[in-house]
Amino acid sequence: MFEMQLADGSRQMSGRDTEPNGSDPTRAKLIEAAGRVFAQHGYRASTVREICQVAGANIAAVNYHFRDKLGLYSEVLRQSVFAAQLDRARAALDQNGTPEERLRAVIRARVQSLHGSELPDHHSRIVAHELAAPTPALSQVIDEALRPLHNRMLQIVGSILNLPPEHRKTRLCTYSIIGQFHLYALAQPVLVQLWPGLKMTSRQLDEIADHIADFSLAYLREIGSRRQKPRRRRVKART
Amino acid sequence: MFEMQLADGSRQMSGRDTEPNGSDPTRAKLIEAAGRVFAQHGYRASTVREICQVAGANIAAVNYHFRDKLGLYSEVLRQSVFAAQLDRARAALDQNGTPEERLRAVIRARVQSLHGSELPDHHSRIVAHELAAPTPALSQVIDEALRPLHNRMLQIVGSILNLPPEHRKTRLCTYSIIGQFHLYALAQPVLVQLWPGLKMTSRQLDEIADHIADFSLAYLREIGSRRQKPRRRRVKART
DNA sequence: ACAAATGTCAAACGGATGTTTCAAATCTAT
DNA sequence: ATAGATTTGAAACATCCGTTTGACATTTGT
Repeated sequence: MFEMQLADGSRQMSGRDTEPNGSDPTRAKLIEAAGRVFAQHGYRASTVREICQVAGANIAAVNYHFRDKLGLYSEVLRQSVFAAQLDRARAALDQNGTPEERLRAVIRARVQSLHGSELPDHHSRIVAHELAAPTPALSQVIDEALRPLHNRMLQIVGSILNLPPEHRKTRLCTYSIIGQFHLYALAQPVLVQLWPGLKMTSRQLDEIADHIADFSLAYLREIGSRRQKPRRRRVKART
Repeated sequence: MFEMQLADGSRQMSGRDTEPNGSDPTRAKLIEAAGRVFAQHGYRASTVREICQVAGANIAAVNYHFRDKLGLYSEVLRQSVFAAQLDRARAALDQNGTPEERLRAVIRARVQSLHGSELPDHHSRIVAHELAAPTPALSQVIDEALRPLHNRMLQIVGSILNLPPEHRKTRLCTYSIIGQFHLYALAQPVLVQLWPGLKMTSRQLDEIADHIADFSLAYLREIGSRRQKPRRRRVKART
């Protein structure tokens, strides 16, 4: 039952864990197993018995290391959302370059995170379950992990549009961009069945990312350049 | 684990009694209530007790009219997907007018289906659950309900792009459009928390639909007009 | 070395779940 | 109206759920 050693070479990221947690094998194994099970069935449909069986741990381990099932799920959700995809996106947003270059970089980072490098796409599937049936943990994750990234993206899109980040148009455009690459993460099985030629290879993902950037920049540039000439135009920035 | 047999082994009322009676057949009430409950919690997390309570029926009614919980779910999924907003989208696609007008109409139909002020949005939420945890029933629904609509949309987008419907660019653009309004259907709670000013009123949904159309048409027109000048059409349509 | 703290284990608890049972109620046709 | 089929009802069934318990094993501090 122990053939399931940690596949990823890296240690568990000890985030802001207040407990002395140098090496806690069963705790880490529980998180890893729970990530797989929760991604497959969602929170409610997943059972702690299956998680513990996958992790090779006792049933009481969940209630010992975490408070209860929801505590384990919160930890998994936090680690999933904070994981690779967002780090890359954050790096892309912080790099130097024109706003257009940075936007293109963050789109590529998010698209490549679908199948790019690491662990199976636990993150996307867990998020998909959260969107379908939100749990109390979602709200906190949004504020802690998603909102900072989202604000940076609003800033970049606003700078291309020549509009403040809080402007309605800026927000709508940002959602238009996010919606495009999130479709590939959330509706992947449907897209593949509708378009069997859609293999999620790294090369095709690059093509997709470039398309999304071109598709979006067509409108952003149009509005941005139109607003650059001091034509009479109202800046009604209702948030 | 999820053997979904669509064979209807449930009992049926005798032949000619199935006409719209207008009364309260418990079977219809069960489907209506189940649509609401399944949309809220998903298949696994929904309980037949809650469904029957909402429907005002006895617990045994589910196993009598449908074979079991899964039989009820299959019926709900089928009716839910084939119903409501897809009819509108289909009507919008079939209407007369320029391709751009028809594209704008279908976008508005899909966006307005989110909340409007009418029937609850069973369809999107059930689909969201299906995307998070696909069942064998999803595949059939894609082919029967989604693909015809999708093909019509490919045709319209292709005609604006001046490209064949099967072209890669046409498919990518269509997915870009679909992704935009599907984000509002799938990620609604996240969007609202990130942008508290986003109330899904009918007026705001119109604004969103117009934005998505403008956002998309900027690129479609650019490519379409660019391809119209050089008359050579290279039809490299790798599907 | 030893006692306290920490982690693991099998078993069981109360409750919720889908499903079944079978009697009573309702409808249908003669 | 009566016999038969159809539909409903309350209760119980077996199983699974998350969680708790208390004994046992292991690590840690002194």
